[in-house]
Amino acid sequence: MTTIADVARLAGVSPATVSRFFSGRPIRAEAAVRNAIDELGYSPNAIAKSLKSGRTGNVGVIIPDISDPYFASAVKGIDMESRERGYNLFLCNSDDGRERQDQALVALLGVVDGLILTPSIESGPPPASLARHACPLVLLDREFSEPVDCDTVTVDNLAGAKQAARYLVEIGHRRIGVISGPLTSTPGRLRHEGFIQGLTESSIELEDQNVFVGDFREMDGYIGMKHVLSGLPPTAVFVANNLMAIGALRACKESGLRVPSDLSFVSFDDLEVGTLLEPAITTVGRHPTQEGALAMSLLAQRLEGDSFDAPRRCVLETRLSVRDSCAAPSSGHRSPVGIPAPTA
Amino acid sequence: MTTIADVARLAGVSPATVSRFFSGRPIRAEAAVRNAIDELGYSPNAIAKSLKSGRTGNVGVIIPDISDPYFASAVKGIDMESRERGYNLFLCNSDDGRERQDQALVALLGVVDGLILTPSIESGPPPASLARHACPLVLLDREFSEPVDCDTVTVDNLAGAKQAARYLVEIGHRRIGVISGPLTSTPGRLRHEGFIQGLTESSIELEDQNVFVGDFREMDGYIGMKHVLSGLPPTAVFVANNLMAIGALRACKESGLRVPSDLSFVSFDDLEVGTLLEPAITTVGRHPTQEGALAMSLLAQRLEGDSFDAPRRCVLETRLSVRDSCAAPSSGHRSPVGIPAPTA
DNA sequence: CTGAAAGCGCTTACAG
DNA sequence: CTGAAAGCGCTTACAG
Repeated sequence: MTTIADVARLAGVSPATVSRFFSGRPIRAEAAVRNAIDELGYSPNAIAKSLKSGRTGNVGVIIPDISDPYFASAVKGIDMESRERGYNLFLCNSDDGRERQDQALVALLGVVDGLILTPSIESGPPPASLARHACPLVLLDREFSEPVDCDTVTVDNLAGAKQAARYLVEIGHRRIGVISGPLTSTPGRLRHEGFIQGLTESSIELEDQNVFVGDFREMDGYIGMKHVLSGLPPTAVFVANNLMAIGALRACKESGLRVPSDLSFVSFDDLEVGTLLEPAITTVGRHPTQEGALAMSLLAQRLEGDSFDAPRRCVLETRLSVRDSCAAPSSGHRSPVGIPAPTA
Repeated sequence: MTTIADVARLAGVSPATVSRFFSGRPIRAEAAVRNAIDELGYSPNAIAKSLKSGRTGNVGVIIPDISDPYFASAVKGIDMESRERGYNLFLCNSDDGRERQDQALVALLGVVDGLILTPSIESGPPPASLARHACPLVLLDREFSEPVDCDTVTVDNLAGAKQAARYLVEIGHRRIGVISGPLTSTPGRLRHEGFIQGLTESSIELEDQNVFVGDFREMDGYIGMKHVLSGLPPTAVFVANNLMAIGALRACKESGLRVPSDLSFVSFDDLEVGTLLEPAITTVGRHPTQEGALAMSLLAQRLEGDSFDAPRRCVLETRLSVRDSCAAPSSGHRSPVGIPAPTA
């Protein structure tokens, strides 16, 4: 590998001059240096550069699962925003595991200026490596079990789930099921609680049989739905995220259950390809791309010096998108799609 | 930030000894060093480490689009395999742009030991930065316009597309449409050619009106299908990848076209959530996870010393998965799903 | 097993 | 504008 010294020698200048050339400052021997660089095929060693400068120009992102459409979109938002601000993005997958998350953290902390992190489900307290490095951090979508002194971007999970519950009640449902995410994660717990609160307002209780707590992955959506359907099936089900919704829909299909005539269906998070499905699914929607972009801009502000501000906690609104997967409870015929039936 | 020197001082040993402790070698003052590390909350600086050792333990991946289900799955395969081999994965998005790809390349080349790359569509020749660094490289899914001396993992795009064409012909279609990917990319071109070859075998020609060349993204699938439908619509359409298939299906739905009774539909790449769709889509399928894992294991072999072998070009088989989106061409009634009709 | 020393490739005050 | 020199934090032969 050729170094800055090789270039300097060939160009007849000092290494310092070559370095200055790369940092854009004017130098006298520009032509010679440029020639030497071309001839040797030289490009600067990023590692050596950042060892000295203390800056990498990179931002790290750690998320549980890239194939989760929510995270895919959020990353898209982060990516756009980081590009615009001149940062490079390094993405790592934690597979929602504490150990893998911490490994990624260690690897990234070395080579980035800042970090956006969605803590893994069994997060517990923030990893020690975070405290050691003075690396600006933004939490996205989830928080640690103990409060951390950093910026956060989440949605109002409680309100969103509550709204879903109210909607189902409003169109006449009483025997309702819920497939929740892990109660150890902030979104899992808050959506669960929010949904229950929404039912409690109307004095509706969930039967144990109709509650399933999953892990936010497709398989648990499938298992959860099978579980809920194994007893006296509810007339409506709320599924706490997109991946589990896919699994749950698969279970419905397999069981020959028609949505919404046999079962009304609401999920949290929009479904990719969701509008292609028959019926289109009613969801508690949010804007993953905007969440990601916001997280990145908060981080960028930290990186550019606002390090004395207090932590900012951004809680974005959700919105219930009523589509075609809910109807008034009725066993006989399929009720008009998307039109709330009068309350029973 | 605390350094190895701080730890050494506190433990009463030399920096070299602390360094040896971290590399797992036995040292006498182990207890003292361990205490010092804990007390100071020290963790080694990855950058400094790799500057000296020339090794990072990281592998970089550059793909066009994380939200493309194919790449999401491929990355999953890479990720699993890299974990198993003790590498950390840094993922970058090129957004299928040459410039962004090259930026990511430069950023990654500094901090990884090896690279897996899907060249952007308008790839052209391999970027200079690649040649400069002696960084092992594996190409995934696509190749550069000029051959590069490195390992490759692709699928047999030509054969796969040809098989799709034969199938459509076999079940009776004659007026057929195709929505292809960019002909500047290897998969785009080979699928296009393969499909045409498959038709030519039966002396079927594509009408210009029924050919659309898109960019592999959802929007162009939509536009392409609208285009194809704007003339005398074909009885069957082949769409060259998953994202465009989603867009194309959206266009069908919007146009009130029923699949397969009004239009038979085959796509390349399995669709995420595909089996949930009505009808389930017949596809030229492959195994993205396996492709990713293979790419990573080829790379790992290079990293572990097999640098004198000739480049290995792995071309994996595709498989036609017949589902419910194709039927014999008929305008009156819906023919039995999935059962090939006798050739006209 | 251990320490002093050189060096990985680059940058940056410091003099000029 | 430029060069000599020190140093970023760590590792690794080299002697002991």
